[in-house]
Amino acid sequence: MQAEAAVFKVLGDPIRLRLAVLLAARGETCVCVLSQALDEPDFKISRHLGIMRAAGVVEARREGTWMHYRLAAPRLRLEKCLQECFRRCLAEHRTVKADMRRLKKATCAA
Amino acid sequence: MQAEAAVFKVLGDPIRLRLAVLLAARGETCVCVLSQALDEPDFKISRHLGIMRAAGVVEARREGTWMHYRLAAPRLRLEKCLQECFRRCLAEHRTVKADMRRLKKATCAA
DNA sequence: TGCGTATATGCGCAACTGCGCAGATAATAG
DNA sequence: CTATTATCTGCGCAGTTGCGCATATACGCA
Repeated sequence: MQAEAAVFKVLGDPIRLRLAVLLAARGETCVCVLSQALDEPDFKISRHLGIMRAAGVVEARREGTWMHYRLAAPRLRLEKCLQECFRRCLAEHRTVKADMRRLKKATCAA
Repeated sequence: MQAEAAVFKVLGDPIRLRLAVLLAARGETCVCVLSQALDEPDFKISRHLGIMRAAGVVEARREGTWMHYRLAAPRLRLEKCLQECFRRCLAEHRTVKADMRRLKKATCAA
């Protein structure tokens, strides 16, 4: 149960929850775009992504200078369930929609 | 999004997650039974239930000396989704099954 | 009233969390 | 090599968390 609670704990922060929902909706995205989408400094986003990565919630892929993050494939049944929650219940959230709007305008030097 | 993250946060503790799953499976249950089910001291269970109640995740009903807790009716779409997760993904968990076994043997002075 | 049982809470402590800043690292281009 | 851009991380700080213990409250009963 530790493992399951740990997943909830990671998502129990607004920044990380927003990141998870964005990644669920959009798939792989780089830090600078996420940073613009959430309108938060990049080091803050990076640190939260690091926490999510250490918990196995997201995975990363390097492409040159850029790091692309995506939701990790579900390990627990719970995780599969939660990813559906993101898409079904949270994708329409006011905050997420605003994040999405900013994300679409985001300019990534790539 | 604060509200949604707060729900995850409350469930991000193994004791509270176990309580939530038990309440989802069993419905209304009193503190002393939950305390025996989780094999944890009653003051600890009581405190965690207090936290869950303050967050609106559970509701309580007094009946004489006993307090009966139950999951609150979902306020957010997310909460409905999560309650399904409890029943679908977590009810079969090893730890929860052990909790259930102890719960069945629990003797409540009531 | 006073006793007993069930539940809740104040306290102090150690551990953890999230933050911003500054600086480190990684990869690419020149 | 140096410079630039993107990302990560060490540090100190303030605020929060979960714990056990002891005590307080709430209720029922005599």
